Amino acid sequence: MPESASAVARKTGTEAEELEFEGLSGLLGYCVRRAQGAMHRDFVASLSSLDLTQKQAATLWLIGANPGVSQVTVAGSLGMDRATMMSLIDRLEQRGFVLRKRSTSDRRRQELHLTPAGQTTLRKAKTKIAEHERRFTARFKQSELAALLSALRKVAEE
Amino acid sequence: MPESASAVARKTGTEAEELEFEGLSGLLGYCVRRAQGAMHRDFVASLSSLDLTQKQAATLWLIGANPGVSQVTVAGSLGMDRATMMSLIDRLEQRGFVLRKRSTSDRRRQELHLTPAGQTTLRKAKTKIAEHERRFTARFKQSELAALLSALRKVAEE
DNA sequence: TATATTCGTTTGTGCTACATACTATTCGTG
DNA sequence: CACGAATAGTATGTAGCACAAACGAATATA
Repeated sequence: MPESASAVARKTGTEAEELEFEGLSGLLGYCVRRAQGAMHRDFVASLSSLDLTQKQAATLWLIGANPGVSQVTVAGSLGMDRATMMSLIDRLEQRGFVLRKRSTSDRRRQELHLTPAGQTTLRKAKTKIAEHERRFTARFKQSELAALLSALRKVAEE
Repeated sequence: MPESASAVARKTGTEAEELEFEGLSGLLGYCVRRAQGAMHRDFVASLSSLDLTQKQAATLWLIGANPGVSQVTVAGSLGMDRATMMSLIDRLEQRGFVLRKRSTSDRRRQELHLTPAGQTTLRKAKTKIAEHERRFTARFKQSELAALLSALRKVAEE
């Protein structure tokens, strides 16, 4: 239970309680979840001034790169379901970052576009995200990082 | 008909939309989040018969391996805060899996123990988790997996 | 044309995170 | 020893996210 257990124990003031993990810390799922938690916390802290979550930022990113994209396409590309994407877009629209425009060629669709405010926010976010990324990727050599990304993509295959 | 868990997966498969990612998919944080999402969905599906989340299972696991452990210690070891751990323990206690016992040596503490029902559930969960793990770890050679786990622990360092 | 599917939407439930504040208890230091 | 600081648990409130189920409108397909 070396790794993060001691770090957290230090954070709570109590020194390592010598917990028995019985293999839990050797599970891939456990390690992925811990890594995601660590990056998520740093992400939220990094973008606190912009008040964006990971998914909100990723959504702005994709809309910015694909103006007119539909909600389901963004949802599918990010591994989310459309109901969740709905409320996410609702919030981004409410904050004036995104516009919904009914498609003329397929009137079921909502075409998504960034407002100027959304573009500005996305640009600022990209800067913050780059710094956030650097804090973690700096821990690896380039070849290690490439292997890590490749492995994570293999895990994410569904 | 709306099939159970594969709704998201099918949507991803349906996507011949060729989205422009503009570097998003090259970000470590994005890959970690996607990997976590994929494993989380499979975990929930795998343990649907037991109705346990990742954190609930991990909590049962740690209590089972460390009878009498305190709430903050479990929370710290799993990277959660104590308020969240409270409601998590509340639920496990309500379902008859966990017992709180005031410590005699430090009366601030609640010592956590598994009930027989909790032990049974944990045993079943470990079997399901092993199968779930195998579905993902089977994608890697042993050396690749070791490198992946090592890298993820490095990411999780805080 | 009849049927199935897709997209957006709404509603509801549940888990998680985090902040804040409060009590009871224990610890550390003067 | 006393007192303030720290700790453990608790309660409350806000928020984001996941997922299920259902619906109407539009479109695709047989």
